[in-house]
Amino acid sequence: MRWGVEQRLEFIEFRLFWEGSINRADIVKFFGVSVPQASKDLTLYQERAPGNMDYDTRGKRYVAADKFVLRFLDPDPYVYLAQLRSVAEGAVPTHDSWIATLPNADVALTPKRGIDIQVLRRVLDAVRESASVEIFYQSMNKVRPDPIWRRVTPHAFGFDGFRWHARAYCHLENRFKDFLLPRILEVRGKGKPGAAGEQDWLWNNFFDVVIGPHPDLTESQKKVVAKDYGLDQGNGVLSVRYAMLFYVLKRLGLLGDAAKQSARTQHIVALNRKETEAALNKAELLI
Amino acid sequence: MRWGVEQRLEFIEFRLFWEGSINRADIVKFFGVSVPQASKDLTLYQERAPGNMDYDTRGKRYVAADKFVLRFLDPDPYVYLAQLRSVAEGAVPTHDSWIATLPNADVALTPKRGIDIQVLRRVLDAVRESASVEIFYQSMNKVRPDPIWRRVTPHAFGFDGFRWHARAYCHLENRFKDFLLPRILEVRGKGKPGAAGEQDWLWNNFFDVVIGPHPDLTESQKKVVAKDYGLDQGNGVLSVRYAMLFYVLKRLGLLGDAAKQSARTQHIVALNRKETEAALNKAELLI
DNA sequence: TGGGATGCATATATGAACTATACGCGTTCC
DNA sequence: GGAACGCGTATAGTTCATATATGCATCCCA
Repeated sequence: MRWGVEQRLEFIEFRLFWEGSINRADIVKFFGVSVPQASKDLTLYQERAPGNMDYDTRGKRYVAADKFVLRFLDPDPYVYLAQLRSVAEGAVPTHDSWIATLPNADVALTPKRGIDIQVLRRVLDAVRESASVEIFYQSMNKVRPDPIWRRVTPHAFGFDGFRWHARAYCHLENRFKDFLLPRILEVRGKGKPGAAGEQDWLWNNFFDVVIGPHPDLTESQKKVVAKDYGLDQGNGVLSVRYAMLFYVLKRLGLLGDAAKQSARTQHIVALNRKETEAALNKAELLI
Repeated sequence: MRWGVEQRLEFIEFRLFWEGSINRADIVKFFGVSVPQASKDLTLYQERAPGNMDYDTRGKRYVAADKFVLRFLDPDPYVYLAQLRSVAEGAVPTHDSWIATLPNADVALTPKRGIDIQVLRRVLDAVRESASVEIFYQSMNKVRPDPIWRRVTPHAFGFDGFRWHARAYCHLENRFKDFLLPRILEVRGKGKPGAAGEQDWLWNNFFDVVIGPHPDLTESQKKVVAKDYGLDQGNGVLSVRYAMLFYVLKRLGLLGDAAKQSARTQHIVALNRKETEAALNKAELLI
């Protein structure tokens, strides 16, 4: 079956399953095909996925049957939720999304804009070619208040839930560091690489954060939290790159002593807190 | 131009622009078209976007020209980064993504799994139809350690960066609340709605959090932070739904007194802290 | 230095997919 | 009861895509 047809069948299934109904007009509008072709697609879908839809003469739409078997899509709620988030964040324009009736949705923090498109291209290119580049970087360093040109060899990207950074070897300081993409103002001068990504110990090695429910919670609350975080036996292990440890701990509220926080807002604590702090220090030192 | 052709041209442009090169084989693999058809597509792309690519006989690939003008894609770095994140989070399988050579990438915290697909469908259905449903919900309430059936009228969805919840009117407590989707174990009994979404004051009204750089930063550091957060004149306003205020403050590290935190890890503070706390109390009370 | 391999472009004939147009049917709604 | 709407389908014609084959250029390697 051709790719275009397959896409339309997936679309039909998506609309039926997640939005409850579909129309010829929906297909015509989204794919720009003719009305008869949309009819054929619906007929074809019925052949391939019998029993999934019934025609509702009242609403003049096909509606999803009670017993619905997915034939073209993954049975995964995140197929839908990932799209919803992308649209809510403004990363995908509404008309590109398969969701027709967008439910009211809000995202706590949308990723920060402000990355220069040419900067990203050049950094990607350097990563791909294992080359170094000069970047005009604005750091938070007290000694260097103004942006300076520095040569780096980037090898990976990190996202802390809010901002993107490039993981790179810094030729100036002779070590691997994170460089926030929005703070790279310009890129020039592709050249020979410094250290390769395999040398980046903090990136390639993982530390296990052992987490468990906050001690002030009741037994039943602890059980709920355990389920929330996918812990069994009351605690669980989060395997995190040293290079990402700071961001993960910050987002989980585990940077300080979580047990001192109110259990009402902070549901989990690090059970290996001492080791975690040591690991964090290690990461910060090497950064 | 037909939808399928348009998609392939977009694909060609995406690969050229973000990955530097493209092949006939790439098109054949992704879309399942024949080799001559892929040739035609490449020729067509050259007609529509002249000067964007050159053939590299060495690599046997078309490579992006130095002067590249986007004709089919938005000139937005998030076109690429949103895909990278989705793949890194596991929300999109690698072969569905347009990115061929996936750079090393890591995301600090991937959204928690554990939502039941039927639960999500039924809740979506209730939102769409403005109906109420009974949910078998596991709350953190000390009085109710076990999940109970309760009738709610959901009207919106919220994402705190880690978990999804439904915003709904609770018929049991006669007020609007958040219900974490993974804690809804079952859904049944669609029925008449309670209060509608328009009545949800906390959802429909916004509070302005005024943020500024941490006072302990140097002047030059403050400038950098200001740029990071898109503040001008040193401070900025974040308009947040009362219903989402808690999650936003938590993610920004503004739940307590941010000024007491180290400026090294906490870059911003709330300038209207008193009002923010009052707003938070208001939200919590009404929740 | 000359095959062999590879990837590109193109030609032709065939077939599949899609369009435009038209018509008839059933249901709903006024 | 008739207009309006959305559905399905039929026909003819067009566009798009395939299969197959050929030729060309470059690179690689013996």
